[in-house]
Order: sequence, then structure tokens, then C-alpha cells
Amino acid sequence: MILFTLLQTTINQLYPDLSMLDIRISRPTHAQFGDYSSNIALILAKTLGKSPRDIATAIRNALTVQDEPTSPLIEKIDIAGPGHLNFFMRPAFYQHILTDIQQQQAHYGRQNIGQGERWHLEYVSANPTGPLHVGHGRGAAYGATVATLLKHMGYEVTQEYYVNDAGRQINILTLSVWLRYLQLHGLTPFFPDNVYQGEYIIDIAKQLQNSHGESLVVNTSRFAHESFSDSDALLDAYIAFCQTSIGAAGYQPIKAAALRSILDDIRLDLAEFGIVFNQWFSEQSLLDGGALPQAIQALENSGHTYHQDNAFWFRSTTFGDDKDRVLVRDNGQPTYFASDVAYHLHKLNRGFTRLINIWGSDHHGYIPRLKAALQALGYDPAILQVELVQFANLFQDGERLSMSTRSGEFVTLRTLREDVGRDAARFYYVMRRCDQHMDFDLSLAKSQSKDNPVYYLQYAHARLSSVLSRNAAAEQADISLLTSAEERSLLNHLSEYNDVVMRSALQFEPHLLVQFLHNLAGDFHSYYNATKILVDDVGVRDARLALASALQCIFNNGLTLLGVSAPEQM
RNA sequence: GCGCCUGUAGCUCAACCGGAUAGAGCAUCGGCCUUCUAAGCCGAGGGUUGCAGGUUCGAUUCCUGUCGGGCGCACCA
Repeated sequence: MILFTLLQTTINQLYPDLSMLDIRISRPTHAQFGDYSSNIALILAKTLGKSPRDIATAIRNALTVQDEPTSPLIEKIDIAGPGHLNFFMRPAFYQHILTDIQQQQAHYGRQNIGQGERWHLEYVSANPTGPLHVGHGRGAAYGATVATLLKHMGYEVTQEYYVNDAGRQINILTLSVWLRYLQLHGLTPFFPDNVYQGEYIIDIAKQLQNSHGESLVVNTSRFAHESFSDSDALLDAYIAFCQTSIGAAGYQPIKAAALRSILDDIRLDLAEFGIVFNQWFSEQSLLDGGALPQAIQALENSGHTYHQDNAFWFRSTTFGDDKDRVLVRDNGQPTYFASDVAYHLHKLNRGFTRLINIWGSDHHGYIPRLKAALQALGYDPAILQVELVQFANLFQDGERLSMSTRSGEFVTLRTLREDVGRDAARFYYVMRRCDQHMDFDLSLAKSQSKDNPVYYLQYAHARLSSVLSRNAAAEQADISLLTSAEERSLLNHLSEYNDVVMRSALQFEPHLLVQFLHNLAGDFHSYYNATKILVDDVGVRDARLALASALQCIFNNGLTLLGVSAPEQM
């Protein structure tokens, strides 16, 4: 940005000893403070030991000759308040921006900060034990938007879904399907209440019935469920009973069918939500491919492990974790943590220079041990960045809903999409900071779906499209004819887009872009209501059409980045 | 008990990593369609930023304490 370089060179000349300049240019809160403002004089006051106003005056003097700015793009430079430097820009400045937008169109806002650096983004990664529910939606929408934004900044982003297909919950899932399958064959097996009970389990059982007929039917009366007092122990015994009864040859197909069915559903669900992953990474593949023992070995080689109580431990406390962590249980089974270490090592071995994980906030206690493992293995723990997404509290008619995949009590993401629409759902999920708690009233979302803020933005785009379809913008237009305060404000607002997109991307904060577009739409709607664009005066009309065309482009680009459509009509 | 997140208008949330007069939407009240899309616009009311201290030119933002909410503290995943 022009002002930035101008300030930087000026200050370097005035105070050559200074290093690490943190020049920031912002849009003032009020029009009287100009188009742009910098607080650099206030910041420098302390290190220079001078009054802010003196510094501001020195800077201003360097940028002006007899009160007249040397830059043809600047009309006036004011010093206000405690020492703010306020810049008033000339139309020529905005002419540049409109021309850029006009030329670059869909590419406008794109930058190459990343220079093709390969970043890895893992998100959703919900256990494949049931359909996605609305709680997963936030992480999905957020992750997808962050990925889009980062690609826009020139990073090569690989989006990956980690499939937890190796743990105990998959065995519970398999058992659940089998029990339903037995029921379909008229049997009445003992049915624990902590198996998966959603409707979709029955669907999978029906598929199993079609593909395997009666071949997996077993009389379960031999299973003595009465002898267990602990429900988890009962479940494990029940799983073991199932495995021995039908053998691996019977068990594996059930497990595979259940996994395939659920993953296919999740994949389709996400695709319909506009989210496509580059890779679905199987946890089981880490065990099958030997990556897991290799990772454990690597940790052992690092010297930060020990044996105790027949288990194998990682001394993560050395690296700031609360307590040491088990890698291999006393029964010889590796822990989930061990495979997660292997997984992240695998990511790094694939050549990614940064790992970004988007997790539910309930996993926050897990971060230190994973970073500890990376550090023990010789990596800079900062290479892993975890963004925690707070849960959305779900309400229906004012009552809090609990979400439980196990009991089958949840509202699916699919239902939400069908109720409020894809655009509204995508938008709603990313309009707030991800680390902010969010209340989500389903009944309100449905009843007020036409009040969803997303329509405010889409409507602005539709209005602009409508005007431009009547009269296309001319190649050339004289922006200096846009003289009203509203027009100046719109131009000024528009000029901020690039910066906002960059901040949204690099800070992983899509909501900044949402806020920006919402405010811009507000400015536009006011303007549209007060000012006729298609006036008789050709010069003024062309100038306004040029502005309209730029606005349309910005809304289109911005909404596209958010994964929301930009309709031409509404 | 320890750790992380959090507390801003009646409700849901912003506030550009310490800047100027804390902003939107919803809700409430009053106006605007013979004019390019009223899913819109204009106006009104609504605040001691949980509370108490501290740091400095300046604090919603940083520090300490305190109160309230969420989450986590497994040889589960």
C-alpha cells in the first residue's frame, strides 16, 4: 500500500536509528479523521522520548511542501488528537483500486505470500461411527473456509480428514450393527444401552442382511451378560463373544461394511456442504504400514521414554506436559496417543512445513503432549498449530439439546442444511470467532432463516447484478465525479478488501471477512436507496457503474471465499 | 483442587494483537415502495465492557485478585 511505503521511507529518513517499525494504517472511526489514519507517532513517542505531536509534525513536514502533500494521491494530511496522522486521499488514489479490480476480477484479493509453501490442514476428523451432526458443522465450515483463504494467499494447502478406524469405538460400532442384524433375523439378542443406537445402524444391518443372508446369525443366549456389573467390561466381552462366534472372516466384513457406509455418507454430506478433502487418512493404515512401531521406536531413540507398571511411557513432562503419557499399554496395545504421534510424524515426512489442526475445544488438554512428542523428535513444536473450535450450544425452542452419537440423539448436519440451506449454514458457522462460544437455536434458525445475515450480502450482490445487467460498466470512467460522502466512503471501504482478506487468512479468522462484507453491504444498501445509479448524465452514470462493478466483484469474491454463492437474482 | 477458554446493549455477537466518540443483527417504537429488486432504507430508545485494583499520555484489549459460565485433567478415542 502506498501510504505504508511512504510512511516507512519517511520515518527511516527522519529517524535512521529505528528498527522494527510497526507501521499500521487503519480506517478512522469517523469521516472527519480522513480516509486513513496512522498512530505511528504515538507509538514512537516512547522510544524517541519526544511528544507524539512533535513526531507527527515532523513526519507531516517531510511529506508536504508548504502544507501541500508531495504525493499527487494525497489531498491533505492532518494531525489530530494526541498525535494521529490523518490522510485525506484524492480520487486518483481510488481510481487505481477500481482499475485493479476491473482488471483482476475473480483474482482480485489473491496474493502470493505463501509462495507455494506446503501446509497441511486437518479438520472435522469426526469418528466414523455415525453421521455428522450440527456440532461437527462448525469445524467443517471453519476449516474449509480457512483452507480457501490460505490458498488465496498462495499456500498449497492439503486438506485431510483423519479417519479413526482403529479404536475400540469401531468394534462397538461393529457389534451394534451385528446386533441389529440379528434382530432383523427375528432373534432377540441382549441389547446393551451403550451400543450405537441410531437409525442408520439398522440401515447398515439391512445391507448386511442383503449381502450375507443368514451366514452371520449366531445364537447369543450363551453370552452371560448378567455376570457383568461394569457396562464397559460387558461391552468388551460382548465384542469378544461376537468375534469368536463368527470368526474374523465374519467379523471383518461387518466392520468394513459399517465403515464404508458411514464414511460414504460423511463424504457425500460434506461434498453437499461444499467441502471436499484431498485425503482421507486411515488410522489403521499406520498400524498396517508399520508407521506406528517406527514412531514409538523414534521416541525411544530420543531417550525420553521408560518402562513402568508393564507399560511403555513417554516422558512428556520434560517438555511441559502435566503428566507422562502411556504409549503402549500393559496389554501390549498401543494407545491412541501413540498412533497420533505416528500420524503427525507421517505428515511431517510428507514434507509439510506447517501442520494446522482444527479441533474441538474439548481436546485442548491434548495439545501439550503432542507438541512434546514433536519436540522430543527434534522438531520445533511451533510447526504444529492447533485451532480450537468451541462447541455450539444447541437449543430447540429455548431448551438445550444434548448431542450423543451413541444414543442416536442428535440433529444431523444434513438436517440443518435441508432446513436452513447450505449458504445460510456455511455463513452462520463462520460469522463468529471460532474460539467464541456460540448459541445455536435450531427453531430460531429455521423460523428466521430468511433473516439470516447471509441474505443481506447476497442481496447486495443481486441488486448490483441487476443494475449492471441493465447497463454494463464502461471501460473508462472518471472517478472524480464520485463526490458524495457515501461514494467516498464506499471507495474507501472497498480499498480495504485486500488487507482484510489477508488478515482473515493469516490469522485464521474468517469472521473478519464476514464483518467486512456485512459493513460494506450496509454502506451499499444505504447508498443504493439514496442514489440513483442509472442517471442521464453519462459521466456520472459511468462513474457510478464503475463503482457498482467493483462492488459486485468484491461481493462475488468475498462470498466465494466463504463458500457461499453470489446469486445474480433473488 | 489444577489447567485452558470465556464474561461487552434485553438476546446473539463485533471491535483491525494498547488508540480518537465501544459497533452490528435480532427484538421494541416511529417513518419510507407511481423512481435501477422493500430479503432494502431512514430515525428513536438501549452501555460504569462481570467486579475491584494495577501498569501509562491512553485499557474492552496487558497484569493481579475476585465472582459467574464452558471445557479438560485415562493404560477412552
